[in-house]
Amino acid sequence: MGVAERKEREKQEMRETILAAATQMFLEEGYDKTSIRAIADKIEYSPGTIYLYFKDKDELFYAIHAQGFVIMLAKMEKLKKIADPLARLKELGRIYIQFALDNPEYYDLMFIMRGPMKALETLDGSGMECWSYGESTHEFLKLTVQECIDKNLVTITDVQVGAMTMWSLVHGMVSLHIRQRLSIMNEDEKTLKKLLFKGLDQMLNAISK
Amino acid sequence: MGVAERKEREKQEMRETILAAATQMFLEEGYDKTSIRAIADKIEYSPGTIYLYFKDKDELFYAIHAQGFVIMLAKMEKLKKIADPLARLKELGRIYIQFALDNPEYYDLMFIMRGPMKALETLDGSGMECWSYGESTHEFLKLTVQECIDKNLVTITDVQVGAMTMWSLVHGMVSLHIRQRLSIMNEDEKTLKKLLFKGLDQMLNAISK
DNA sequence: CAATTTACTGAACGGTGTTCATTATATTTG
DNA sequence: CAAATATAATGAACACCGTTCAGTAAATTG
Repeated sequence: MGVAERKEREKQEMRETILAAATQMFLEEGYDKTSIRAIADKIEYSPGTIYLYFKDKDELFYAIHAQGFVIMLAKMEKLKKIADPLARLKELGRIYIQFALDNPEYYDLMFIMRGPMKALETLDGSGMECWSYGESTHEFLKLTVQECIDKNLVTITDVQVGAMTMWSLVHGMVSLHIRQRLSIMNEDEKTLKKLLFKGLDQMLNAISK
Repeated sequence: MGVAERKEREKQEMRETILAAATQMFLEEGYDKTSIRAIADKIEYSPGTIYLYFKDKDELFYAIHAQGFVIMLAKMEKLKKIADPLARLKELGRIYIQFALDNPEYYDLMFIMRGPMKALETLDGSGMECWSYGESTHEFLKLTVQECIDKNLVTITDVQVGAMTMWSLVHGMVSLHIRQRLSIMNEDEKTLKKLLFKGLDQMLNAISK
């Protein structure tokens, strides 16, 4: 009786069809401007159908959120081959910045947007699940910073503060950039992007022994 | 003929009545959740009336945006009395972080929100005006960093990169905090706030000669 | 083939920002 | 002072939004 299996497969396919359409539209137009109705139109179904596969718009958000982390983590795979922790830390920062520049809409969803993050506050439900990826990235960062401390490569003494500082610097730079606040510096796009990497270099020079 | 003057005054008063109601509601409920209709209700006028005093919701946003900078700049007044540029830089960072923690909704409006920032992209209209305050703050930061360089107090050599790095660090920390992303560090609110200041201290220690 | 389960629809609900013809008020003019 | 004009405010209407749900059509089962 392969009917149940086929149904399950079809259900999964439909979910992915919706998710693919939603992803494309989110990345092109942004979260707010992408309506359920427009997604339904795109895949030629009625709006109500989407609610048979996703509880609400937030759940679509979470699904795309998770996709973003999968892409990001894939880019970070190569880091495991770098033995020197300081070089690894630097490359981690570079990859982070590059990911944000290459995928600004994903980055926005993952690290800037507020809207559907309620689940993060209540600390239950799918809100935390979609951050398990983020947690592993943060763990990796802390591990690398700890290794730099252990090998006496940096002036940093507190791993927690050190990791937060590194993350905050790169997040600060790319989010100010993505949300147009760096336009105050009166530099063109290309120069700004270079400046972000220079900022990372400066930071690493400052903390290196 | 004092009629014209009175009318002008009344118009200004009405604008401020609307702005006060809007500000209160924005700060309490956030930008998105505050509807024009609700503002109109609060001041006991019809929704259409608001459009006689503000072009659209974005203009209301800009007005509050500017108010935020006025508050922030007031807090920064005391900085002018600090002669040592490095101490001034540190205090600038402290005030910035404290402002964000005390006025998270203002901070959100000023540095994180995307929505009505179109005007920043097109570089004309009221979009730039509401940033003139921000520009002066950024100028002050650059000046202070330059002074630190001139007096040989820091390892930084490029004032543009140095200023951006400082701003990005504090913005990164407070925006990750405001948007709940620091929750993955598993620390309570009070500890997190302390960590933000520790991050600033660490940064300044790192760049000090 | 009939009964039942499943998938989907699309109208409807209560909301949003915004516009505009209409109305009420206040001022100016004859 | 009354009529004409200018100003201010209205609130219904428009085109959207996320979401729900009674109803329908198709597929599966017995």
